[in-house]
Amino acid sequence: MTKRGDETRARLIAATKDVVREVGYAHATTKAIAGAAGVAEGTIYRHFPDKVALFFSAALSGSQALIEELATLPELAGSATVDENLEHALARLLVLRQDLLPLELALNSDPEIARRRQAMDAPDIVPGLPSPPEAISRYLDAEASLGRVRADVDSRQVSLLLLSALFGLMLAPGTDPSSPHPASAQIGPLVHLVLDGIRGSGSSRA
Amino acid sequence: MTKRGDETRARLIAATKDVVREVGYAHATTKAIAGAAGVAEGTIYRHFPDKVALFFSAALSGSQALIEELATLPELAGSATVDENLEHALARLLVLRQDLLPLELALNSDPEIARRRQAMDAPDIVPGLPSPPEAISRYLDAEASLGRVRADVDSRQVSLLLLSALFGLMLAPGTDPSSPHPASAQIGPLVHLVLDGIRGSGSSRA
Amino acid sequence: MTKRGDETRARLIAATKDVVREVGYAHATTKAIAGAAGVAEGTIYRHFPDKVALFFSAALSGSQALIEELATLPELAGSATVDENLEHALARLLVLRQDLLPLELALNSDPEIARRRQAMDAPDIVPGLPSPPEAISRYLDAEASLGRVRADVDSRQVSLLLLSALFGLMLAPGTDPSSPHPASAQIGPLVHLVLDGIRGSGSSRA
Amino acid sequence: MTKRGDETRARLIAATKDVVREVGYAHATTKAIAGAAGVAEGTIYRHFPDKVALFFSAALSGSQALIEELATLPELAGSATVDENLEHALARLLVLRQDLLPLELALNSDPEIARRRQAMDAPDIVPGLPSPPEAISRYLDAEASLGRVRADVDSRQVSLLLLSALFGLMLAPGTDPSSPHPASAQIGPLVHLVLDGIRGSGSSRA
DNA sequence: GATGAATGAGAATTCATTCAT
DNA sequence: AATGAATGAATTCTCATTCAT
Repeated sequence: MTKRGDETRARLIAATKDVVREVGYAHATTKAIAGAAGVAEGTIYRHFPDKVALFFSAALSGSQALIEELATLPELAGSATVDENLEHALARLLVLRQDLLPLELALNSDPEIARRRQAMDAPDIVPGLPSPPEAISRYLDAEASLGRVRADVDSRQVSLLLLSALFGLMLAPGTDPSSPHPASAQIGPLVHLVLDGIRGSGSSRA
Repeated sequence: MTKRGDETRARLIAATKDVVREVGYAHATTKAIAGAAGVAEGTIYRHFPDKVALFFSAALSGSQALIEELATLPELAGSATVDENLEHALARLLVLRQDLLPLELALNSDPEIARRRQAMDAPDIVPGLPSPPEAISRYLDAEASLGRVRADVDSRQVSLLLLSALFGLMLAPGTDPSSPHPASAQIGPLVHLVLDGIRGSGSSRA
Repeated sequence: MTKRGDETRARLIAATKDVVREVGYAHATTKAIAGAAGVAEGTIYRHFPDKVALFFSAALSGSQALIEELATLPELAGSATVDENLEHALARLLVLRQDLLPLELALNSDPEIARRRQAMDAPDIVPGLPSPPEAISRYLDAEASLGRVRADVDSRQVSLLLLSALFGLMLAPGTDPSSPHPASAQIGPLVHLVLDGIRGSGSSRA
Repeated sequence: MTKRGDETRARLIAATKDVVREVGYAHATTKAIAGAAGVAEGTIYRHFPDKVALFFSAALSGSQALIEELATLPELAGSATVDENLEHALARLLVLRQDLLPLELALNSDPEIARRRQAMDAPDIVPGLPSPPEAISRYLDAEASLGRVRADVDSRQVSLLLLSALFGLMLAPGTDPSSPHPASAQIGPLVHLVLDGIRGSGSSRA
């Protein structure tokens, strides 16, 4: 409510992301988070009902930045090249998602937490803005109407493919989640592949 | 060493995968695992130096099945269609990876554990057999020499794209890790997309 | 001192009794009490040095009402019947004591608090008025001089018996402290018993 | 199960009664109890699901001794005098109940715990033995048939009166629950009063 | 080999109290 | 006077690990 309170809350959310990134979800204790935020442990509970709620808030705040970033993508249709636009969007996504990855992972892989997340309304949607898959899908539709992308492909499928691959790349074995640019070098080839396909002349779909 | 000992060890590994799948990594306690295996808690420490070693063993045993399964893929080059072969291989991969997903996730997202994994030699390689990316890459090379796949694409890149996308799909938000077939329906479209590409006539690479 | 301050103080005392009755002493936190009183938590400490002092004040305020109520009992000697007078007095006592029972219990059963209570001067005495045991004792003496009660019994003992039994009844297992009239039905028989005794013809005191 | 385990469990129950008596329910922490029992804090949770269950067990074990003690009372009908028999029984009750009083109080005055107690089946009944009120009631009936007690009084009412008064006496303000014999001196007069009554010649029931 | 009781170092959470506004 | 954010010590409970049997 007060200015000081809001500041503390923001510091706690930032500290949560930092600590989870540095030591992993399992070792992101309330003590460590409070320490990183420069407040007492008990202060956490003035701002969040419990630890999981703090993690949800942290994940949500990360998602929002990400969603806002992607919302402008459809407007780029027709400018530069399709490759460049997608590459750039995915690269931004990679950076933004980087520091909330462990959080998303934990939030999705712990059944108890997943259950609770569903109990909350609309987990990570910013009102009025399209979700990441939706934003990319709209961009592709716009390019399709310009003829820069084939009109007979399902833009939702492509969007899902790109995002899944990006997500998968971030988790590739050997990747250190705390290093600055883990698999960003893979984004270019990935985009080109999806644009051009690999089918040879001797092959045809069943 | 003895028959009884080996049986116990196997039961512990199976129990580990079961428990992690059911309650998530965070709640997969030694007590729960021992209970699921039908042994006393202390027995775990007769077979594994500590809990993390048990988890490594469980992950490794899952990977082995997976690697053995994929090893035969290159031999299928030329038979059926490329789409069918890849679809089938990815579908098998999906099933096999399903139940060790939370384990891999935890093992990759906990910095302390990741460090320790690197300290071990060759984490998940079966001697003599290619790793999954390598197996798919070899299959694609074989198909390229038959003309069923373009020869000018980097087969390693394609392999990485397919596996990353598959991995990403398994984690798509809303996916329940314990349900039988989460996103297997996405595999077909994914393969077709990668084979055909999406580039329209009005676009060309920069 | 000011009107507003006195009001707040009174509301805090009332809220304390309410909260203790509803959730029990152990869960009567300063937060809950402040909330029930409609003030901020910190306000408590403007009116009371600490939580225990607030509880003492609440208990004392309850005792005062009780003592004032009983003070008129001796004047009833000779009117109505002894049974009726005692029954009525005990019934009133039951009602008044009902909502400060948990408080008294906690205040008496916690050694640390009991010690502190003794350190305070004259815990629950209203200047000029007799304590409850004293009031009943005086009433009985008055009735004895009228011949309605035997003159050879120690009125203090009888008073103690009646009050102890009443207190004990209020705590009988299965009694829900928040229900309106727990064991008020037992008061009549109790009084008659004490008046008439139970000794048969074949028995005599040693 | 094992001998050592049973011993530990018994020590924990004894320690619980000791600690509660010494420092009061509110300060009977798991740490203090474990310390008094000479075990680690975690050991408590091998024997009891939680702290409340430990308290229930402690209260129950006390009740059992008490119930067994009183079960033989009816057999004393006709021997000695009624005064002596009742006095002695109440004195024993006083001693036995002394050390589980704070426990019973807390267990009865905390709504949350009371609720949970009802969820358990038959809180403090020893199979085959009469409850304390029942035992006294039976004794009185036996004396009534011998003519040593009036046959027209409700023995259950008398039993309730005696026990309530005893319970009330134990809690009399100023009584220190840790001192050896708090109000045992009151038992004799109490019994005589109940036997003889106080009604004078000039009074009669309405 | 197997058992399971015991350990003890934390973990999350609560709560009376303080203090800047 | 009142507020309510912040504190931090204390509390209950968990859990990987050890060890006597």
